[in-house]
Amino acid sequence: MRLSTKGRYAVTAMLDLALNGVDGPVTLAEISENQGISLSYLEQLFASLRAKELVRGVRGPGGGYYLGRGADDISIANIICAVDEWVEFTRCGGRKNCSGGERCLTHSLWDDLSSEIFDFLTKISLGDLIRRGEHKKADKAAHLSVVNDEGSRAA
Amino acid sequence: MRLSTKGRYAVTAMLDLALNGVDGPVTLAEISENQGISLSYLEQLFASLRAKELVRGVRGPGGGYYLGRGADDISIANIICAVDEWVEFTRCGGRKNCSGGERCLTHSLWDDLSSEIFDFLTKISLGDLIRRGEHKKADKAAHLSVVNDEGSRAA
DNA sequence: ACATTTCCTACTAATTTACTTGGTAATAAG
DNA sequence: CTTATTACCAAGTAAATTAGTAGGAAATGT
Repeated sequence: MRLSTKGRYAVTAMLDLALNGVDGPVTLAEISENQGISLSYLEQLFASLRAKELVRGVRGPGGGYYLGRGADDISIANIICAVDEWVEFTRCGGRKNCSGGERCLTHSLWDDLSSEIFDFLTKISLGDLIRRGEHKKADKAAHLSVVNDEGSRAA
Repeated sequence: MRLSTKGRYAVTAMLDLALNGVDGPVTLAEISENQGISLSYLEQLFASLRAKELVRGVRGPGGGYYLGRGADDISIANIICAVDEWVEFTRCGGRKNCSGGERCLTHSLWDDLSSEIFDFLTKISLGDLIRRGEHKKADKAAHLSVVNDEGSRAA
């Protein structure tokens, strides 16, 4: 299991793409600008995303990236897997010399937990996230019309 | 959000501690042996775990570590937070110049997702994991009484 | 032809991970 | 009281990963 800042960048970029790519492709330069991620790092991430067909690139002027498929068909797990390898839990390689011992038990417990986290992230799609964001935006607007306060302004 | 191999080591070690610490403390040397983690790295991890009072150390011969509280009162999130800092999502620092823009929207979406993953891991305790493992062990034993085969004996 | 953009490779600085080394402090047992 | 055992502590380090730079080549719309 792996869920690093790299995965966060990828998810963030994909969200940006889903939000801004409704009419025409989005350039990496725009995402770089929007999200504060270096262009070349985005290129690396998008190479991975493209390999898993989560995005589709269009070259030339007016080009950029589209989502590879509908936002509802792209899970967070898909995105994180694409850039973070993931796949290899502990599993003891399935054969190491921890047959039956405590080591194998704890490893399989971690393995189960990993699978569960994976399932959890598989069930959340880009589309889900965006819709929730829209709700929240609406809620926030409703709140703002009543309570005109930022709320969080800690040091 | 952060969920790296470091967190995995910590969870694995805590599982080992919970499983073997039923009658008397467990030494880091034992955990090191069981789980294949270097002693000093365990010391580092346990320094963090102890700071959050997730474990309690006893010095001297016959000493070792106890869980800081019951296995049911220690969540996976507790453990990962202790060793991985976590806490700082993107949040734009709450003030950066992305007020209202796409950047802040995507960041807050990621933020929400992080919180959700956190909640998820908060609801799973060490005790939960162990009980699941016991179920699995029982299942396995039942199987073994029928199928008398190790299964995995690859090179 | 030209500007734009993806696409590709190699390199690098910074950070994190995992480990090593070399201790000190507490404490149970002889 | 000495000794072995253990937690505890700090500094340093090799390896891996993260994030970014640099310098292109290959498409492609204008």
